[in-house]
Amino acid sequence: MASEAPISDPHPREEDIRRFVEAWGRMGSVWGISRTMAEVHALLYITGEPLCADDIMDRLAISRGNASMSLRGLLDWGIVSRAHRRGDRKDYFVAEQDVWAIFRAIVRERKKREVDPLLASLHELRDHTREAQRESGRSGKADDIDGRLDEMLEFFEMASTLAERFIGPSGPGLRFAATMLSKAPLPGGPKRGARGGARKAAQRSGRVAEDGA
Amino acid sequence: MASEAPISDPHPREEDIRRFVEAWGRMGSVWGISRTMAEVHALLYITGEPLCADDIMDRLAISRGNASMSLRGLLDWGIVSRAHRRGDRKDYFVAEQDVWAIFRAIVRERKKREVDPLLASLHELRDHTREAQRESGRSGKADDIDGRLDEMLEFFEMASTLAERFIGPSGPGLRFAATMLSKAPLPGGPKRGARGGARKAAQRSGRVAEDGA
DNA sequence: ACGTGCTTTCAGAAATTTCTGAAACCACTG
DNA sequence: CAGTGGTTTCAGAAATTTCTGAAAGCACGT
Repeated sequence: MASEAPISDPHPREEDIRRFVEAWGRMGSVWGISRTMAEVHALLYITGEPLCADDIMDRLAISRGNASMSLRGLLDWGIVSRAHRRGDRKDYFVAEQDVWAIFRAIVRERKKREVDPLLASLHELRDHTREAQRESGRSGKADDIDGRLDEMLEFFEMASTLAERFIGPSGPGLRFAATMLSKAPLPGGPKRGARGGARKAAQRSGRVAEDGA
Repeated sequence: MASEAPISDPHPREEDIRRFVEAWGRMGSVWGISRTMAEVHALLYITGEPLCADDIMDRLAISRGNASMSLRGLLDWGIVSRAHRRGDRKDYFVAEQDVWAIFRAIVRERKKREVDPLLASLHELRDHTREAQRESGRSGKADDIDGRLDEMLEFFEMASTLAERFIGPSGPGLRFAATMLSKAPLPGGPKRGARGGARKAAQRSGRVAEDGA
């Protein structure tokens, strides 16, 4: 109400927010959503406050339609939710604040739309192959193909199960496991300097010109 | 070879291969490559034999340029390599056959081009924020933003380290860990069978195909 | 050196994805 | 029940990505 826009303090943070939004937006492709959708999420996340469609349109300079669709998408993914203010008919939106919850949602969605269908095809295909092979005696080649199919299937089944656990009720358990695994106790000793470097290693964004094998 | 008419379906496998290629192609987006590139890889993988550019062009019905670029991409990713036949000047291509090696390569590449840059931005941003905050005393809001930035950073650092391990020399260790984690010892009970076929296939992968890392 | 067989490059064409703006909609309120 | 404030939808526009085909480039054998 009263304090709504501290114009005198033109948000020194505003610049930081902009930058975060931009960085996060570029990641959009990684989790399979559009840049704008990612930016909307970034804005809501970093801001931490409920924002309405107009706030978002303004700050991101996007159209109403785009804002609406992005928000809808985010809502579907379950990483943003609606909120209301009394005496205000606008819809406000807030982003899930728990990073792990965010990533669980991402994994859940991607698995659903990309891994599951693939797994289905692979199974179907494998069955078909098996059958065909049986009824025609076996020709040498088929065995190899079958084997490769199996290996692939096995891998994806493992990945799928792992993902299920991550997103499932025991998610927190996995969280623990992941944290542990990343923390360096593996047997075999610290042979490489890799890990300490994690911190700074990030810089080399440039393409590695290791052409021509 | 003179005949190439698949109309009479000379190879009963041909149809299976086509289906695998198609399914795999759709996954392309998941690992951030184009559909065609994924299909080329699928063909080489499932086929298991060295194929030359023309084989690929024909079977996938794509242009020479496209084939060449896709192959190059695959080569860069390190999941396909060149091979030659004596007395034949053509380049032939073979796909890495170890599924785990394939996925290590994928993780390596994606991390390099998507996570690392993000991590770099995030670090830079955090530093900037920190500094700005200090020199202006602290305004309540900034703390929150900083906190969220930190959480995000922490998460990505964990993920990054985990990825490094997966692709690094101790990759096999992680393979073990992942397999274990997916296999059902967690409290909560085994709800679904991801079962049996897996076992058999496991044997094939016994020989560890060390890829260059 | 030259021809040959094959590979790579690249500018523009085609396909696909994302964004806009305006109209249709909905749910309250007066 | 008309008005108001807000949200959603959607057809076409714009941007981006992917594909093609032809020309340029390479390396080898003769």
